[in-house]
Amino acid sequence: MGRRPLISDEELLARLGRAFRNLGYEGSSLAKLADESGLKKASLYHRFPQGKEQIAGEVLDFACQSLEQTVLASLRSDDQPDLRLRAMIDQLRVFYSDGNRACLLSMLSSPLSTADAFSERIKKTLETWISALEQTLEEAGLAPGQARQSALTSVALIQGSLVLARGMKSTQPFELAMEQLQRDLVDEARPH
Amino acid sequence: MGRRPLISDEELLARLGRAFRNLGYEGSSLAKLADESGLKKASLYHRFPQGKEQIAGEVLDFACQSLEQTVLASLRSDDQPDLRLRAMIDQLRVFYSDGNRACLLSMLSSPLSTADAFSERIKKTLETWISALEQTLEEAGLAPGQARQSALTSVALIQGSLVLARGMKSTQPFELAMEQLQRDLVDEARPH
DNA sequence: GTCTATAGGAAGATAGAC
DNA sequence: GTCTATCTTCCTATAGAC
Repeated sequence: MGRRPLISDEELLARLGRAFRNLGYEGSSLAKLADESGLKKASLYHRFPQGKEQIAGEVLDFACQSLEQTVLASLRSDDQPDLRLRAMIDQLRVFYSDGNRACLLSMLSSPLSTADAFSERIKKTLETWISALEQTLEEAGLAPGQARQSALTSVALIQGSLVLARGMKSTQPFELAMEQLQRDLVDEARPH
Repeated sequence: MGRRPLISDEELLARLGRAFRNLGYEGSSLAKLADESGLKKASLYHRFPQGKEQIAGEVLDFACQSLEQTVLASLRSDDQPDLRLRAMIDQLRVFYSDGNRACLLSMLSSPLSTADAFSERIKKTLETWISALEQTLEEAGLAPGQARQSALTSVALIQGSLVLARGMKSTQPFELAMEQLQRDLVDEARPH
């Protein structure tokens, strides 16, 4: 009896993530999610009984976990701070496919004045990211307040470069942002 | 006979803009647009015969025009470069309501790989913004390549700070970004 | 586990009264 | 110009065969 899934959970979440990154939550209809995943709508409901909201929730969890294990992990190694920052930038290029991929954290965000099922996870992941970066910058010798400020604007620069890439139909904003981070973070952190 | 509109075009576009900024294109159903504007669906179709796409298009045009006349206009005055940059930052706080408002240019963007009816207008406005900023930075004495790079990453920082404000449910990222711009742009541009 | 078929409702859009 | 009522299409979700 054919009970084994035709596609693994990870591959499925990766494909569904493509839809949410490109179309957002409202734009990702079950029909499009089915097309993107290769499964039919009813099959998606079998694997995600609570429907679209569960799909988006698990896709988001998967993406956050992936960010943790690549981008954030590079900040937590036992290398020198400047090398960890350099590693984060390398991981960012992979994670956002050189600027071709939008960020799920941004695409699933709700207005500032409201809160939905994803708000908490998004907020927590962004704060974790900023804190990990802040910690690295402090170890590199920045003053605490300065480290926090620099971490926050660095993550803002990354997110904004992805917004510009989308809006300007070019990966150049992302590329320039990565170079800017290299100069502002790594070169500052390098022991001299 | 009651032919005069109950609400002016500008007020109408402003209210409809709220919906698109908060909910995006797909999330802004005609029902929600009607609620937000105070008109009924059929009335919206009377004033925008081509429907939702026309509404979003005119809302976008109105927002771009508003950006031009406030934020971009401040960059084009005949003041000193450092004063023009300071003025832009002041205008940004108003335009984005101290970080409480998302940017329509970002909310109506389609994936990098695709292009829709709004793509051209969004791309053009972002490029106009970056060019105006670049021009001001050159007048302040930056090398041409440096000015372009700095203009692009500055706009990315602004957009990203709005993304973070949304995601972290706080206007602090926007506030810090404005302070960062003050330091990186204005203080650099000030004649010494 | 996956599928076809379909229920039930919300979406975009229109007709016609006032 | 604005409204109520309605049409059609698309959406989320479910039932039941294989």
